[in-house]
Amino acid sequence: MDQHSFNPEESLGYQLKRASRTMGQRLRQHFTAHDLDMPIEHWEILATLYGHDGLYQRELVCRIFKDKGTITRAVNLLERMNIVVRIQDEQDKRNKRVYLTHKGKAMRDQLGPLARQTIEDATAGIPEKDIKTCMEVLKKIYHNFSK
Amino acid sequence: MDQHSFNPEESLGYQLKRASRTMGQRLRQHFTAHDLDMPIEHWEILATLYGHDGLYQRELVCRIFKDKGTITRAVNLLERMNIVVRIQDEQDKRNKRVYLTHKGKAMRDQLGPLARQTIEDATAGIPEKDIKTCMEVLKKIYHNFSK
DNA sequence: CAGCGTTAGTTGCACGTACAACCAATTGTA
DNA sequence: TACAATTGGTTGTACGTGCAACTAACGCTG
Repeated sequence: MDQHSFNPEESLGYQLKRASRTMGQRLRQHFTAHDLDMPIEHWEILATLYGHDGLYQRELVCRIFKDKGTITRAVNLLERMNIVVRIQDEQDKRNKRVYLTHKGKAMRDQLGPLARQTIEDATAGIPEKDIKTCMEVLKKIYHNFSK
Repeated sequence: MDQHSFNPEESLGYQLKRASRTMGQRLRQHFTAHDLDMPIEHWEILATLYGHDGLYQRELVCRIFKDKGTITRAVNLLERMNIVVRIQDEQDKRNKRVYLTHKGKAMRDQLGPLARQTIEDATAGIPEKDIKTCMEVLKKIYHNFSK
């Protein structure tokens, strides 16, 4: 690709961002359509905790790839809504674990299916094999950058 | 995938967002490493204009998939920095075209190679064929949602 | 133990973001 | 022509975001 034929809309970066953004928008729509006040930013944290409840806050930071200040504030909000609780570690008082409350766990039955539905909508009509390849490439891209 | 085996970090949405985010972060690093004060948000607009100079502002909105208010503010900043100019349409005074200035065009020689380099870094060691498949899937995902 | 560096988390700040309300110009329709 | 509906763009607001400065707790080394 030379200097002059550069077409940003055919670039990997553009495609990536576009797909990611529209998928997030659609998930948000699904939530609000079901009267769930659940911004994507909160969902990212909840989904991570559904996989591993009781993570240290710093682990949330590396899994979600946002600034630690951003995570602090998001957890503040979720805590205020009684969806998660922070528990300070006894051995090392710098650490704080984040746990789902009963309410937080219960929300999984509502949120999970909508998330799965969104992924199904996204991948409709795309061969399973291609999805797999795509996911592998996405992982590889991430790993290429994290070294 | 049933309710209990749900692993968010293996989900398409997670992979997408992670790859997109880390790629943006790396591009930003490349810019700052070359003493370029160019946030990704501005680069998105510039890159779009490098493909099609003189787009209507509303066309920038649909190509970049952000809110029109967000685009208004971003173009304000670029205009203040003498990188683009807004020109009102004579026939239909609601429309405004956005043009690159001489300075804006000149920046392409610096920014373009860094963007290409970032994509090369991202795709290092990945077979060309798989990249192609991935791009096709990303496009399809977008189109699945835009209907 | 004292002091230095490191780490987890919080906070201040500037700016990006979506959403909604708004304004001005245009179009459609009676 | 008059008036409603639509469209492109701007602005207000609330909140997300990265960065940097900060605090508290821990570990290391003298």
